[in-house]
Amino acid sequence: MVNQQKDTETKILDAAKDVFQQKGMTGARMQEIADKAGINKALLHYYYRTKEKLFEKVFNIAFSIFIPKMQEIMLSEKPVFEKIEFFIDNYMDLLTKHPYIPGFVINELNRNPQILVNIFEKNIQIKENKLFEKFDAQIQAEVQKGIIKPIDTRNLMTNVIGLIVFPVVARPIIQGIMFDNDKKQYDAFLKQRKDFVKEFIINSIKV
Amino acid sequence: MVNQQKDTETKILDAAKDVFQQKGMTGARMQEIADKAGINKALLHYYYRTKEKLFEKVFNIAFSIFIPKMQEIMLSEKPVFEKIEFFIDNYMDLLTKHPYIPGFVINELNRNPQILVNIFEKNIQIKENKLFEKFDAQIQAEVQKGIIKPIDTRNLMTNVIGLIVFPVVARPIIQGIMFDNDKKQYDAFLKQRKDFVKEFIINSIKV
DNA sequence: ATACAGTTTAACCATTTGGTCAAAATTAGG
DNA sequence: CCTAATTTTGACCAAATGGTTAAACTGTAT
Repeated sequence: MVNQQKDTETKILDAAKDVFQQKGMTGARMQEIADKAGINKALLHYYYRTKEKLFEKVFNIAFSIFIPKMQEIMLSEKPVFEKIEFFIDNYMDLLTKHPYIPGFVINELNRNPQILVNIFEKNIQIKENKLFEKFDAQIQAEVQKGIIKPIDTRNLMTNVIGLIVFPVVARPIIQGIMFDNDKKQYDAFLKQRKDFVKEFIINSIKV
Repeated sequence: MVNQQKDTETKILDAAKDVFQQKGMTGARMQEIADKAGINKALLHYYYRTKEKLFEKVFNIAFSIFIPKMQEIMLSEKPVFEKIEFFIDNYMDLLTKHPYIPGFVINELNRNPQILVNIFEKNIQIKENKLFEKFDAQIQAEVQKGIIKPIDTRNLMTNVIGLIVFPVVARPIIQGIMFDNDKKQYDAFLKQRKDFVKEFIINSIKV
């Protein structure tokens, strides 16, 4: 029955996503995934032959969630300031929905950087798009026009992404040290950071 | 022989540090640590009773490496701009020496946030010092004096630390996407970032 | 009804893994 | 030297873990 199949596969992926993202590849247990999906452990291996294959699927899905929007925004026709503001808005919202993905991706990539190569092979689009080159050209053009200060594009991108991602990835430590481990307070902190980060970046690069 | 003992303990801790920081608590294997230390696995349990205890030791040492300098700088008598520049210089240097620690700490803290509580209990100094309150007072005083723009201290601290730590933690992905996986180029990138980040932050908050 | 393909399960298996233990080796002290 | 304490090791163990298999179940088409 094709409907039941789809349903089982989805249940597995949902459960796998939870467990892998919380415990990582090495900490995840196939039994726990099966339990959380409400199925027999053998069924996991029926749909995804090995732990590695299941992990790969979960990782690719997680990784993909953050790519399309980035391409859309960076390749749009907006001026740089608008792009940055749009980027911050969209990604902070996305992070609210998927707060575990960045830590998960970063951690697994540190464990095995090779994963990235596989992703590039399967999704040439990312590299082939010349995403960086086009954005860089726009930045330098606006520098030339005197709209923004001279700046290295890679440094700017690292800053924008870092200021967005870091407080989510390092949440336990920042929340623990600066917010007395108050979850609600930290959620509010993340929310107000949207405008703060926008201003912080624009302030720094505007002429 | 008390000297041999010290030596064995050091060899164990060195090996454990390498393995734990690269593979994490769940990915590390006691056998691998023993091999790397050049000793029998049973000897690990002779010195540190369990994997958990050994991990705890390694984690605490790693965590401690980044604390003293932070306290020293933040509680010093310099004006804010100088503190920030000093902070960036010192921590980027520290990160060059210990590039794996932040990812390790962040990852393990995501796995088990409880670890922080234990650290606070054993090292009350960190919380008791009113480190944050004092720094906040200085910031707001300089805001009042018109030296820096009005700014929330927690946001500022998050930015400073994030801009320093993020490119190290997310190295595999940034290096892979923006630097064609060229290690040397990325090392150069990190080096030149020191001054870039300083300028970026000062630019943004100066009146 | 029957046969057939796809799905699900319980029971198993081999290996890995953290941990133990008793004996051997080494060291320190009288 | 000899003895007692400390350190180190090889052999071993029980539990956990990823993975397999054969049988049972389910829905469907003939």
